Amino acid sequence: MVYQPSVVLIDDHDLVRAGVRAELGDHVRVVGEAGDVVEAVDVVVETQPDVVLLDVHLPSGTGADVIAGVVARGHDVRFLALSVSDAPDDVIAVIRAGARGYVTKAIPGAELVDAVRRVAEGDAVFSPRLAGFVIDAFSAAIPEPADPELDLLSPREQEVMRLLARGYAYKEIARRLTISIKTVETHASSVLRKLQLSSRHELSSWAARRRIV
Amino acid sequence: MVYQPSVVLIDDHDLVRAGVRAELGDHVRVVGEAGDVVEAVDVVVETQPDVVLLDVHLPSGTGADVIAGVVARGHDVRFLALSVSDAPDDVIAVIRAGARGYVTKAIPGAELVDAVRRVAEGDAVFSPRLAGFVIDAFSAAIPEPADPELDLLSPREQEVMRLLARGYAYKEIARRLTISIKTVETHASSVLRKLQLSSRHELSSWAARRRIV
DNA sequence: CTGCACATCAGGGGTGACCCTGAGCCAACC
DNA sequence: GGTTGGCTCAGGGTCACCCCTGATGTGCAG
Repeated sequence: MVYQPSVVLIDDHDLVRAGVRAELGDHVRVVGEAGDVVEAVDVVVETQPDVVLLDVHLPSGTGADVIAGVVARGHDVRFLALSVSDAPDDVIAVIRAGARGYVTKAIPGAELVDAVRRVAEGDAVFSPRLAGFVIDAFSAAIPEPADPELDLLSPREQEVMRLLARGYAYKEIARRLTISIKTVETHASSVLRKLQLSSRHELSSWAARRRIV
Repeated sequence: MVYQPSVVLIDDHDLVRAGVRAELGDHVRVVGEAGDVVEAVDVVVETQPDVVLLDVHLPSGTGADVIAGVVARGHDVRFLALSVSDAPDDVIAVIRAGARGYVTKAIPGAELVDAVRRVAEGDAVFSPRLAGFVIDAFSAAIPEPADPELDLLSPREQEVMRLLARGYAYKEIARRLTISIKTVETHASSVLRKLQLSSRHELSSWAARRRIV
């Protein structure tokens, strides 16, 4: 208990805030509270806490709105979402907005203290029921560097390549670029030859891996 | 200290294992140790610990190999990667393999205990330097619900559908399933009709959006 | 027993994808 | 002025894709 992170509580129910205060005990310093979006942004900006414990659903908006408001005021604060909901949509919204973690209100008091301290230190914390979800999403995201092979293609070939990768038929590509089908075929052949691919299907996955489409 | 999770340590350096043991103190029960991949898989399978503290780089392979080995033996154990590296590639590989968290060896002892306990409870835990990275990847990932339309397809049709979505030619699908091309055509037609799609390209993007491939 | 769904295969036909050769036009460069 | 490279188009060919009809055998539920 040498270190007490400062915390602001955002929740529209006084009883919930009181409960959280009680659970947190003297392990953290509660330096502010708020019950709606506008009030919350003000309190957070004024007090600059180490962590904001943030309810996802507020009467005047969402937790994501609060984060957006604080960011818009030019401040960088760590948010830990605290909600009864474990719906993916809620999680996504508030994490996208910038929250560093998400725990449900079913969390035991001691773990909530841990979670707050970890977020204060920069960790990402997720409730067990969400951990698998987060990991799945993480696994699905793929990092990909630059693409020097794209320079092999002439500008027109790159246009055709993008449309090919999206699955457009030659006829449709010809219509969009107002050229003849035969010209599209020529470009398509060049693209496949230069990229050393053998079909538009390979091109599709090639482009998908490179996030070109 | 009422609850002591059982832990197996995997690291090729005896000194590191000794250091981790000392840091963990009596907060956990260390029920096994290993220094290479084969040994590690055996120890984990035998001892069935709550958490495996897993070095990412081993002389005979990687941490991901250990996880793959344990999974291949039909066991489900929670892994927490513990490494000097914070390189994205290392993180991705071991998380993809199934680790529930990743912390660097710079972590203080008390936090390592916390991390182990959280992972034992099902949480996902990440070091501060990786938290931002994880959240970025999470934000980039797209949420997608269930797929009731898949029940429209018979088992065989679903097999064909998956191969079609990956871009395999009819001939290749026939070879893999050891059936005739004509049968593949029949299934493919049924799939497209039932899913109300008109080409394998639409099927590809349909399947990609649903994370089926 | 009788449908019914499923899986398997065949023939035939229309369209798309891909390749090759060949060709004209234009701008840039040596 | 000749050469080079990009963009445009054409003819002709092979193979893949997709649809239709029709057929056989199996297993399962009414």
